[in-house]
Parts: sequence; structure tokens; C-alpha cells
Amino acid sequence: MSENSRTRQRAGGRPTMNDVARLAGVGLKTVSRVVNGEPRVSEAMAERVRAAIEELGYSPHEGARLLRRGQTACIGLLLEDVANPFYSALAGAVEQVARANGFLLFTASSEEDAAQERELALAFCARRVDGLVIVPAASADHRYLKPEIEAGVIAVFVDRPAVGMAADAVLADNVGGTRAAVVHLLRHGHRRIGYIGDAAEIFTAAQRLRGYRDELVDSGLPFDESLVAMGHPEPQFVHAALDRMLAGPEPVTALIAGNNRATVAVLRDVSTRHQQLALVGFDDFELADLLKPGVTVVAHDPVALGRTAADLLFRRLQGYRGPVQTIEIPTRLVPRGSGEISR
Amino acid sequence: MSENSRTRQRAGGRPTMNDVARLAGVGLKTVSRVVNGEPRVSEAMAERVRAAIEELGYSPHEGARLLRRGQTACIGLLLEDVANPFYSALAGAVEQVARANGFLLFTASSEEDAAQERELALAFCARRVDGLVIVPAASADHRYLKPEIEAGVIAVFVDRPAVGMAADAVLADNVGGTRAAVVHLLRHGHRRIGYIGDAAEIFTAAQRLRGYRDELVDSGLPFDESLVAMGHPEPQFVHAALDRMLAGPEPVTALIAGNNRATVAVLRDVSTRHQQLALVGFDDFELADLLKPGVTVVAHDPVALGRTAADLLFRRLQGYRGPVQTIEIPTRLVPRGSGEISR
DNA sequence: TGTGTGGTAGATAACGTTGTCACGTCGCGT
DNA sequence: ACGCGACGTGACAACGTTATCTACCACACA
Repeated sequence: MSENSRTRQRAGGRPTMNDVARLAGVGLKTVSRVVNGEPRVSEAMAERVRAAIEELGYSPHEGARLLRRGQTACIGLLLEDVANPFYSALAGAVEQVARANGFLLFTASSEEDAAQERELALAFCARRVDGLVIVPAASADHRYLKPEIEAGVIAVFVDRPAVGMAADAVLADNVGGTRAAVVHLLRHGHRRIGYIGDAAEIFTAAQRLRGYRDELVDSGLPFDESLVAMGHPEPQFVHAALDRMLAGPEPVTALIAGNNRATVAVLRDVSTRHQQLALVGFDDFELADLLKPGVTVVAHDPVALGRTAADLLFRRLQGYRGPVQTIEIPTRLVPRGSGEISR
Repeated sequence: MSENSRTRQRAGGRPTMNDVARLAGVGLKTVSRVVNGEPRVSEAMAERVRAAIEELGYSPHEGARLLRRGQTACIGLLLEDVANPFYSALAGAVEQVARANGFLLFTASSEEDAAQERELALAFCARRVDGLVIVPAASADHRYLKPEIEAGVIAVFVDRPAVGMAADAVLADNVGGTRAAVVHLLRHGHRRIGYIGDAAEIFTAAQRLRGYRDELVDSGLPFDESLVAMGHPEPQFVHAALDRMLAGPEPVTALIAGNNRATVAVLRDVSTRHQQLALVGFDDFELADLLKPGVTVVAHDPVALGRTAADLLFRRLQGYRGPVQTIEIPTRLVPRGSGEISR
């Protein structure tokens, strides 16, 4: 008992394997064997060790174990903003896969800032995560990751591809998504279709714009710059864009919003106007069906995105050495009313 | 050069401080001093070391450093489900505070399962996180954390208090919130007010129910069990509850929904019925203002909740030794129309 | 010339694990 | 009786850092 408490105090904090060994009167390695369930330990020894563990309340120091072992059983997830429902759904999926593989997950938000992304990614690497799932910040250049990847870190990019470097990526079919949106609106008779998207240096924003333009052109319609507004979907920005598009002799009769933020901003703004306006949003969102009219969207699946990326990461961690790949997750147009308003 | 590459290969993976020391032809500790910016290193030495670091692409192994130092500069965040917008907002706030303090953040979801919560919390502790922010799962008992806390881990509970143990907690004013909701509905002439909340063993659900009951009773109205439904707010559950409450000679004319999920479920269900029903939801949510009518809610502030909890955690990590405390974050009724429907 | 003194540098021992190896003790076949 | 695996056990080094302590040098001072 006094032996016990003396032992416990020694470390100041937690009991170590050494303390257990001393208390049980066995060798250090024997404790290690018992803790790890290795064979060739006599039942008598094992029992003594277990008793000592119990008495001291010992729990193994994972950090030390993993230092020795050379891997950490952690992955890092870097996204733009956990608080964005799209990314939090993605995060939930990654987390689930990580847990299923017995890994813990670091999470951090780059806040769409390339420097912060880099800093956080390198902080993860300094912690020697085994892998990284990254939603790149706009205008980031990922060459900074090369040394880490050469050192063995597995990186998988989601939603946006790596820049300056070949790396696995899991992307949504952005081009196909806006193409489908345009087709849908054309089918309902619209010929003047506006587009409000996020800042053009964001990969997904650029891709979606491309889908919009390509589909228009392929349909024999002009691509009119004045019907496009790219920028952070702040209320003022959206308001000004709508003012512009709805003015003049040929106002737009339909609008595509490039992401969930833009869609919401447009809905807010339009609700203060009198004009009827058909709308298709990119990204599905909760309650889209409860608005009047329901909001037609191009849905893509953040959960599939996250799960697929994490699965690929773990396949690589388990030794899969296939070539760098880009996986595309399909998008799907969900008609709910707002896109079906006819001219 | 061949020395260099041989050295680099040695570890199989990354160069270590030892490799740097060897290449620079200096002692191990000198490298350590340079890396940590300690004084008393001659400029000549420092320069040689920096050159070697550069050449090898060395980056320090944070895990090893922290093993030696005895702390990890990590905290763990445990919540019900990252994908729930309420919790992801909370997570974002915690993450921000962690980053501001130079800490990394582990995130995991308990999925409202006490066993999983325990397992994850202990996994965090095995990684020797310095602190823990926990949204307890329903019917969890937190005595399992006692040894960890005695060993120095700081735990702060958010949204729901610890069970079986005194611990810091940051809670919303749940009782006050539903009281305010009841007052609001009474003021608009309602006398038959239903309540649909989450499972009764969830702390917040119980508290909110209490506020509802207390305010009714204080106002001289009867508390009628048949107007209350507590359970997972699945569509069928909500549907059945509404059927019951809206039937009979004295149907409810107003309803309080106990959380964001319940509110949404109620909205969906009500939209398929003909009856007019006043509604106040607990938890604000995006687009609540865009629905027709706008949804009146009792808003509470997940960001304030998370930030306050994390701040308290870090104050304790910095040595603050005040008594265990419970901080209550106020709630605020936001009238938007759905609660203002008169009888 | 001996002696402090102050500033550098490195050897060595930790931190808490696990892997390698060597040791002793069986039981068994020859 | 002897060698020989198989088994159980523990000493020891290693993982990549940091802290402690000692050694060295140069210089100023008595």
C-alpha cells in the first residue's frame, strides 16, 4: 500500500508500465505482453499483472507506443469551415470511416485561406498523422506537401483537386451538375438564364460556371458575360447582381445559384422583390422542400464525397499502391418547383 | 552527398535531429537548441545547423517532443454528431479557440451512445490529450472519467452537464427558453399548447419540458400529459403525436418543438395538414425566416456555448484553479410569425 | 602564472513504450 | 545422460525528442 502510493507519486502524474512491473514484481516486457495480449505468458503472471494494472489504474500511453511503432493511427481533416453544413456532413463521413479503422481524427478549418491551410496541414504532419484529407483552400498551392508525401504521408483531396502536384482526389461532377441545371431550365422555356457563383478562383465555382457556359453554347445559345456574377455570395453582392440581371429590356427569367450560400442569399433577396424568377441551386440543403415553392437543386452528396475519400486513404494506408486517381461523384437534379416556373 | 542520402535512407522515412547533427557535424543538443531558438548558440553553428536542416528537409517530430515534455497540446472534442448544424457550429467555435491557443483538436461523435462516448473519451485520454470538451450522450455516467481527471486531464461539459461527478459545464438556459416560448404563445391567446421534445433522458429535453410545465403551472393553467410527446423526433413519431394532439374536442392550437430536428419534423408534417397551428421551435436554424410564415424560435447560441467552454478549458490549462462552475448562456425568443398566429 | 568566469558545445539520461535477444527450465527423444 | 526444441521471462536498446550536467575555451583578473 505505501509501496503503491509511493510508486504512484513518483511520476507525478500517471502510473507507467514500469510502475506496474515493479508492483507486480515482474519484468517490464511481461507487462507489455499482457497489455498487448501477446501469447506465451503464463496465466499466473498475467493475473498478477492484471491485478497491478487494476490497482494502479494504469492505462497505456498511446503516444509512447506509437512513437516506438512509428505510426500514429491518426488522420487529419482539413476543410474550409466545419460550421458549413456541407462540410460538416463530409466531416461526419470521414470521421466514421476513421473510427471504423480504429483511427482518431484531427479536424481543422482553413477558412479558405491558403496560408492557414498550409500551416495546419504542416502542423498535422508534425504530429506525424498517417494521412490527410484536404479540402483545399482557394488559390492554395500544394507543393508544400511534397516532402511530407515523400516521407510517407498519404494525402487525399476532396471536393477540389490538389494544385501543383498530382494527388488522389474525390470530386463532384460539377460540370455535369450545372449542365443539368441549364437543360432543366431550357426545357421550361427559359432563354435568359443568369448565374451567380462563388469567387472564380475556387475550383468548384469555376467548374460549375464552365458547365453552365458549355451547356448554353452546346444548345446554340449565347454565353452572355453580363448574366454572370462571381464572388463571395454576400447579401450586397447578390443584391447588386440581381439588380443588374433583372434590369433592362431583357431581364433574366431564371437563375442558377452556384452553391448553398449563394442559393440562400438569392432566396432572401428575391423574397423582397416582386419578380417571378425560376431558380436552381447547387447543393441541396435542409428545408429546401418546405419553402414555397420548393427549391429545385443540383444535389451532390457530401457524405459520399467524404466516405469515398476516406476509404481511398485507408486503402492506401493498407498498402494499396495503385496510380494517382480522381474519382468523380455524380450529381443529381432534384426538381421541387422553383426550377419549374415557366416563362 | 552520398553521406547525405545514406543518412536520409537510414530511418527509412524522415530525417531526425540526429541526422541533422551528423550532417552539420555538431552535437545533438546543439540542433535542439537551434530548432527551439534557445540562446547561447554561436551564429556560425546555428548557420551550419540551419543549412543541414534545409538540406535534409528536416521537421521536428512533435510526438517525440511532447512525449518528452509531458503534454500534447491537443484537446479532444466529443459531441453527438458533427453533421448536426447545431453541433458543428459549436465545434467550429471550439476549434477556433484551440487554434488561437496553439492546440490541435481531435473530434469524434458519440452518436448519442453512452458506450461509444466512453470509448472515444478514453481513446482521447490514451492519446494523452490535455483537455476534453464533451457534449454528453444521453444516459451516460461520467464516473469513468474520474481517474483521468485525477491524472490531470481537464474536462469541460457543454450543452449538458456531467453525470455522477462534479465538473465544469456550460449550458443554455433551457428552462428559461421554453418558459419564454409559453409566455409568448399565451400572450397570443393560446391555452392548449402542445409540446414535442426529444427523448426524456436527454438533459436538455427534460429541462425544456420542465420550463414548459413550470410556466404553464405558474400561469394557472393545467399541465396536461396528453399534450406532451417525448421521443426521437422521427417523422412517424411526430406524425402520431400530432394526430393525437389535434384530435378530440379540444385540439392544441399551438405547439412547442423541443429542438431543431423536432421543429423541422413538425413543419414537414404540418405542411401536409389543413389545420392552422402556431409554432415555436427551440434552436434557431438557417432559413427559419424564409419559410411562410417565418418560424418563431427560441434561439440559443452554439458558438457562444463552444467558445465559452473552450475558454474555460484553456483558463484551467493555464493554471486557473477556481471551483467547479456551471455557466449558463441565455436564450432569446425570436418572433417571426409562426408563434404569432392567434387563436 | 594560476584562477575564476562566462559563454559554447556535447555526452548522457530521461520520457513510456515495443522489438530483439539471450537466458533458464522444462519435457522429450536418443 | 545428453542434446534439443519449446516455452516463459526479463535485460537492454531503440523510437526522436529535451534537460541536466560536465567539459572546454578564452579572457580578465589577481
